[in-house]
Amino acid sequence: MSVVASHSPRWTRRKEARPGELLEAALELFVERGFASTRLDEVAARAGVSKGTLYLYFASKEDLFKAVVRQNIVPLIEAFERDVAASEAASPDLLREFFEAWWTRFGGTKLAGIAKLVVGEAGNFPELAQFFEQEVVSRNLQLLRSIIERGIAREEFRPVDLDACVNLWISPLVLRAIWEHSIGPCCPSGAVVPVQRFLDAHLRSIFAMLATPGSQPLRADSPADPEQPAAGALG
Amino acid sequence: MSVVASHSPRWTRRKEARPGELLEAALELFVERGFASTRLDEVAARAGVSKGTLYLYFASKEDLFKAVVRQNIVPLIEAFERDVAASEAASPDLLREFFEAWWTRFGGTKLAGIAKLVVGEAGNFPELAQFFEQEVVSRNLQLLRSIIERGIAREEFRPVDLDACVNLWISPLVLRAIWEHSIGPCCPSGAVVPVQRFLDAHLRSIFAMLATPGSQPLRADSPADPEQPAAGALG
Amino acid sequence: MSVVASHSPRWTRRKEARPGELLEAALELFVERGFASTRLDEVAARAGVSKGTLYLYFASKEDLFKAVVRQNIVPLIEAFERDVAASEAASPDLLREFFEAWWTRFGGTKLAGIAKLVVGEAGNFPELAQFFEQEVVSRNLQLLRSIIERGIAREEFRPVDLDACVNLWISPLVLRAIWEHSIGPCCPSGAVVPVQRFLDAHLRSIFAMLATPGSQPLRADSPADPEQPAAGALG
Amino acid sequence: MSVVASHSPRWTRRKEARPGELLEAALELFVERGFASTRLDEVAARAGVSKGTLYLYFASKEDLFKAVVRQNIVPLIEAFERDVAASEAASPDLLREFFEAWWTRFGGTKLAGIAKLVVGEAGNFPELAQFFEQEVVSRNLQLLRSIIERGIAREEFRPVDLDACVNLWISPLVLRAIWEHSIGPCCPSGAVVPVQRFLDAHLRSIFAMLATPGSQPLRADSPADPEQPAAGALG
DNA sequence: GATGAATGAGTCTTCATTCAT
DNA sequence: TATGAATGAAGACTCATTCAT
Repeated sequence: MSVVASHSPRWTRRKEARPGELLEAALELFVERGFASTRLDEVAARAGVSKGTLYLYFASKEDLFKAVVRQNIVPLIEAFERDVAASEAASPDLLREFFEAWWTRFGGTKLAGIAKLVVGEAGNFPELAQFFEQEVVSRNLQLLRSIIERGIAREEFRPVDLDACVNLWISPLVLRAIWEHSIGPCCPSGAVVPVQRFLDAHLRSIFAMLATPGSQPLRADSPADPEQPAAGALG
Repeated sequence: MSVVASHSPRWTRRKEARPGELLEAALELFVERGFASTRLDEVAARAGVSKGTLYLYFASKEDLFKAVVRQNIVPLIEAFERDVAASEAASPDLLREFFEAWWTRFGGTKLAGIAKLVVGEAGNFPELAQFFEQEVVSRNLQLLRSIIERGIAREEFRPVDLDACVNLWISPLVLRAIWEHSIGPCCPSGAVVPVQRFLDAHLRSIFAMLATPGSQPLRADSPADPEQPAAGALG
Repeated sequence: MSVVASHSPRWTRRKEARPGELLEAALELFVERGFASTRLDEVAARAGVSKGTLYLYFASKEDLFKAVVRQNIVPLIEAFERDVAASEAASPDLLREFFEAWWTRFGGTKLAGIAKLVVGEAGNFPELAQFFEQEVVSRNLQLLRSIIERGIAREEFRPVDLDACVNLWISPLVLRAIWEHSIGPCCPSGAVVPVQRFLDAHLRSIFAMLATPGSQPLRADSPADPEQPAAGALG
Repeated sequence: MSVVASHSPRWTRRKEARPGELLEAALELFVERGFASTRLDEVAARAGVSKGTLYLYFASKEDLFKAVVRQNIVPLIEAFERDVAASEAASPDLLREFFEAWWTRFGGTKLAGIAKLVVGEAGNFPELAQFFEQEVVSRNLQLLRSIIERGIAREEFRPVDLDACVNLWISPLVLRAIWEHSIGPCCPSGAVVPVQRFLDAHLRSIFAMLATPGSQPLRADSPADPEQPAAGALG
């Protein structure tokens, strides 16, 4: 049973009152400072409430922390899964869309900070890390794997070592997402490769591996306006 | 001096050994817990000294933290740079050796925890993150880049987008290294792909991109005993 | 609200009263022990609050220390200045009243401990000593000087070396005030001259110097009940 | 029995080895910072020895502190007593010499810092304050009193309230001496009256009180070179 | 519900003192 | 005797949590 499914009353929010602002504020501060260095004073202040109010919605700092991780990210991945399942695009298109959407919906947003956060605090919150692994990492990998499997089944891709490739191919995006919320902001020089070029090269490499022997090379084109990609295979 | 000491002294004077022992203990704890959650009492205890002794060698917790990052990792990368520069192997072999050695010397060791640590604490120690970027990340990327450039110059590789590829190709190893010190240990199931298979697939993918048009496919073979690879291009 | 409270609350909210109580407790302890030897635990305990509460009102021990010196003594000297300026008494009477009041309002009270405190801690808090010199010592000397100048201008006193006399004449009172908060309490024997006799002799000496050549001797009489002098020139 | 006479082994120095430098260094630092804020590290460093060595000569910080006070000042007052007893000068001259010498030998030297020190630490070291009162303050007052008594007996002075006058007349010098080691150094402006002018005015005032009715006014002249007074009645 | 004053356990840091060398 | 590395008790300060208002 997944951790999120078990109803732990400790982090259940009071009905009606919905301090999304608290979660929002906490997300930013936890990502920026980590768990221990974030002061609840500041979270409350940023959310525009008093410190005491925080305790009306979360039983403890730890509860707040877990809620930040759990509540922000699961809905996202569920939507992602739905969209992929519903897609009728050709597998190469779907694959490209997956990476683009991954960045647009997650990697390039403040939610990516959660990944960094969980990584940084895994030692202190192992069960949270486990939750994250099961509900986010695994499902994310599975999503990518399902696309490739589909392509192979339809003979749009040639067979590959799925376990390894899925890991390899998601890594650059994940690491980049973490980077943007950790070391990146500390280094003024924008020496990093722009995301779009990064993605293009990545896709080209992937398609080089997946190209079926007799086919014309799989295109790794990206949309004309990469910053605001037109609605594609993933809606 | 008599070996049959009648009494064991309360402490002995070991000025030279202390800093290293403290650094070692601190590395483990900082990696495991992060900066704020690590107690100096515990660092001292693990190093077998009293709390006060710690302050004979490091001016503050922060100072200790920085020393942990700085002193462990720079020597490593310098040795790495020397070895690559001295190599006379064919570029494909050198490239493969680079990845293997990267894992053997860094990614698979406890030093990899430092990467995770810096990522997790970047928000609280920006100048340390900057230091890490300059002295470790940049130099590491440059190392990989130099190998590929060498291969292209010698026409062993075909030209590629260097900036992007260097980033893409190091990412899986880095993320894996971080994983092993964060989420990995929290998830009992060894569901992750073994490193060697992971590396093999990675190299295959890379060589697919770098293969010169007319050449026979670049081999991505790995040594017979992957855990203890025979001394190769990097000594 | 019912007076017959069933339970005594662990604490009550008394935001307005706290700083004064803390200042009071701190004054006593700082005077008694000096800055470094005073423990904040004890200050808090004496004020009837917990250690943490202290930090709600003062940012640090040093801050508390400075507040003790500044907040207690400046109002006093301001009142003193006003009273002298408003007096219409004959200058000899005013002068006598000044010394009496100086002792009644300051030298004989616990505020005198502040002088001792500043003297003792000047080396560690030079800027505080400077503040004290400017806001207390200088203004106090100037007050005395203004009285003498007035007397000379009105030909009630003969001219004297103002700078020197002002210093000389305030010294016995200041030193006595310091004594009462330092060495005095350590010496059981009440061997010291009673303050009133001390003041009488002092005034006699001063009036001997200030007597105008042809005048009848200036009286240095003191009130009948020296401990509780009748309201005089200074109200 | 005086405290200094009782042989307390706790602060007895080891024979032969005579770290006058330690006492010297400690004096300066204790005067500057007070007891609690003075670090033994620093005392040792200033004396040019290691911290451990300090414990070969003094059993504890407190012992060192007491030794500083006791050993520096008693010899001084004994010499003073001898000189006064031996003087054959006229009482007015002797009185003037007393004040001059008091400043030259004590008030204007670093030993005056001890007075400030004892005042500042009396609360923490009551028995030291008591010792100081008995061995220094009392004897000092008695010395002055003996001079005046002598003058009265010889009809060189008119009778006065001895207890009060002795106190009053020594106060300005004592307070000035303390000032020079506390608030004075913190106030850059040399706004204070020069010592010599201060002394002159003081003596004039005193002689005004002591003048016998029919006598010609007692001179309060000071030596030609006040900074380095010629050897006078006190040698 | 909301507030923020009050609490007190927890940690870093200092430094007098000890003791192996 | 002299040294200075090592100790550990003590104290300033923080901050999650509680609770009177």
